[in-house]
Parts: sequence; structure tokens; C-alpha cells
Amino acid sequence: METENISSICKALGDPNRLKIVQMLSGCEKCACVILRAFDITQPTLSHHMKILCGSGLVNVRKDGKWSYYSLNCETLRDFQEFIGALDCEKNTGCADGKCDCR
Amino acid sequence: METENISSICKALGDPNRLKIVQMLSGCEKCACVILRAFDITQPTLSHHMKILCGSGLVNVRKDGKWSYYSLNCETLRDFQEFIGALDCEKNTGCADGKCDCR
DNA sequence: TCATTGCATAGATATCTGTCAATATATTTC
DNA sequence: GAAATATATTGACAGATATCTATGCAATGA
Repeated sequence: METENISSICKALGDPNRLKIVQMLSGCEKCACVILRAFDITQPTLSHHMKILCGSGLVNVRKDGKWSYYSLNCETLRDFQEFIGALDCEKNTGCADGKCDCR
Repeated sequence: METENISSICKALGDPNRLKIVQMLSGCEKCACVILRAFDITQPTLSHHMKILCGSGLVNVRKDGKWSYYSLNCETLRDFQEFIGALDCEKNTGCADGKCDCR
């Protein structure tokens, strides 16, 4: 996955409300009306946040009648998890022969 | 780790330049001057980005003479990786007995 | 068909953010 | 001490963002 896409996902999760929404969607598809009740924001604001989350690719929407059901996108989430999981906090493993001349 | 902290890290990584900086620091401590050369931004702008990255807790700074060496903070990174890794894209595992009434 | 409901869009606005030039500070070197 | 170097801070500004109210639209139900 491109750096730009990862950055876009991070940006989406950079808003506390959106991060909490993603937490709500972890392991559970939910309709907008249920999500809305969990937050102290207006319905248009939620709609705005969901649009950004969907735009990042991290969230899917499924329309059923007048309801919109949101869930996490497996492929995007896995790519994102892989990217974050690959980050290494060691200070010189990224350098050949343990000699870190990349400073 | 608190949701606010995770959100703060995501916000920091939401800027493409900052995400690339973190990628550069993965497995390798680097001084600001080296990072600067890799980007098409001015020195004050880099300083600003590094301050935000450090503020999120994801990046450490070590001063040595007139140089500043940056690296990823192991504890924060692990907490962040754990949080992201725990996200689940299944649609009803978060509900008791497989009955997802949380919609 | 008409009212209700769930959600999206449009427009407005206050705040936040990324960037730069100018400047300051601290360290090293001559 | 003066010059050079590495980094931080300040102030300004254009553009982005989160939020709201008002409104639109499609689906449902009486």
C-alpha cells in the first residue's frame, strides 16, 4: 500500500471521534443511527465523518432500505495493520552489518 | 493507552511528510540534518514536524552536541501497534453468541 | 398520498495546520 | 572572540477542517 494511502487512513483516525467510531465498528457492523446515539454531535457531522472514513478506504458502507450499515474494510485494515506492525523501534537494525551510517 | 493518545499518534502520522519521516526512523536513529536532506521542505518546517512527532510520544530525541538524533519510542510504538493490531474487521465477532444486536 | 424517518448535501464560520522567512540559541572550530 | 553550523522559535498567511443550521431526497408506513 502506498504511503499516501496509509497517511490518509492515519489522518482519518486522527480525529478522536472518528477513532472511537472505528473502535465501535471493530467486530461489529453498525448503522449510522446507532453510531450517532453514542456521540454528542449532530447527524450531518456524523455523516461528514463517515464520508472521510469511507474515503480513506478503512470503512465500508452497505445500504439497506433507508439505513446505512458501516463496517471495517478487511483488505484495507490488513494492509494498514501490516504497515504499522512492520515499524521497528530499534536504532540500527535498518543498517547493514549493524553499522548504522545512516545518521 | 488512551484513545486520545492513539488519536494523537494517528494525527501525527496523518501528514505524508511525517509518515515518511517515521518510515525513515524505522530501524534507524537519524539526525535532523540527514532527515532534512531527504525532503523538499525548509529546516523550520522539519523542526515543526519533529516537534509534533515527539509530542505524540512516538519519537524520541537525543541531543549530542549541536546535533539532534531522532528515533522511534519503543513503548509508544508497541502500544500503538497493539491497538491497531486489535482492530477486527469481522462484522459480528464483537457480539455475544454471534447474535449481533448492536446495530 | 402524505407524514415520518434516516441519511446526505450545501453553505457558513471559527479554528487548526503546514509552510515559509526572519531571527534566536547553542555548539563547535579557527 | 569571531565565524560557521545545527536546530529551535516567532510571526504571518493561505488553505484545510470540524462543526453547525438549513435543506434535500429517498424509503417507509399510516
